[in-house]
Amino acid sequence: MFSKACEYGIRASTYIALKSLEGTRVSLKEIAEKIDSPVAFTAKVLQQLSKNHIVDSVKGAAGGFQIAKANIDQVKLSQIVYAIDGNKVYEGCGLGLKKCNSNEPCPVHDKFVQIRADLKNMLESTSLYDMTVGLEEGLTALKR
Amino acid sequence: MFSKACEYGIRASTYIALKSLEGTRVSLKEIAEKIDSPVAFTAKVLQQLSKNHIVDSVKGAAGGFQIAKANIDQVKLSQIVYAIDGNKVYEGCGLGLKKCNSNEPCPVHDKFVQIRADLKNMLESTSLYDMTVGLEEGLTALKR
DNA sequence: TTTAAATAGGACAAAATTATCCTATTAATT
DNA sequence: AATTAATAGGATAATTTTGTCCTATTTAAA
Repeated sequence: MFSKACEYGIRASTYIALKSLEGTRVSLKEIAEKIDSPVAFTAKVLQQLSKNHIVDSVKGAAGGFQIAKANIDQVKLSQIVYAIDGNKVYEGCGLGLKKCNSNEPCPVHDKFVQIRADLKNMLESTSLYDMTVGLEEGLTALKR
Repeated sequence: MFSKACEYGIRASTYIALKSLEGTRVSLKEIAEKIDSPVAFTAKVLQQLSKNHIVDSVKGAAGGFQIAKANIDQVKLSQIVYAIDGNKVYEGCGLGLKKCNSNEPCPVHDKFVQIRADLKNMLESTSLYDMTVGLEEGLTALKR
């Protein structure tokens, strides 16, 4: 569904949100440990998210990543996915046709439109705050 | 959503079904032209589909690919996707966790389950025959 | 002011996916 | 029997994605 980069991005952002709610900034090292991802690759993903103002990064000792508390329920998964994978999740023909729309559809166009819409809707309606609910109680997890 | 191989596989199977309904066998060359796919790569995909008994292949002069008429409305997209991409479309955590299920879910497990179920349902309920309807009239297309 | 700990970013490497090429095999036709 | 047209399959190449490594920069703290 998503690229590895995007999966790491969502998990990393969620962990950062979780710790930011507690008021603490987290290092790349800690993030990678807690979400079980390759450190250097995760760094690239976080750079991308930082450039897109989805997470804040602070350089230097005691630096790390954080998200302003006020933004945690404003940032939606759709923004993370877009920042990393672009719009190919939303656009692009399910059968790979270069051009495919309601006027000139592939045989499954309408059916894919529906599923894509559901996915898009889910991503647009799920905030990082939503993602953190359940993590403290161990009901959900970011690694396993 | 799907791999390139899978996209070619669905388009190729659909074209073969279309021609098989007319009672004619089609060559790899013709298929690749009609679905706008790389010839040799499409050959690999068709080998895979042939091994999985989704299409019949006939070697030698006047050979080619076909699907028994009686099977055209029996073969579902889900079989093609499974033959090429395996079950990773259906299984596998949306966030890339190695283990993720209703007992030990990731934060979006339930939401993904729903979307995956819709996709799976669509693939399981769409036959190659369904795919061909609209192709003759030019309402839908396999290349563009 | 030096040191240490952190992110930024460029260069590179490994792995997976996509794509091509060549030879072998098969079968109809001449 | 030879030729021709087709798929099968192995080897290889190109591209993309994933992942690593090293140096530069920044900042807090000693």
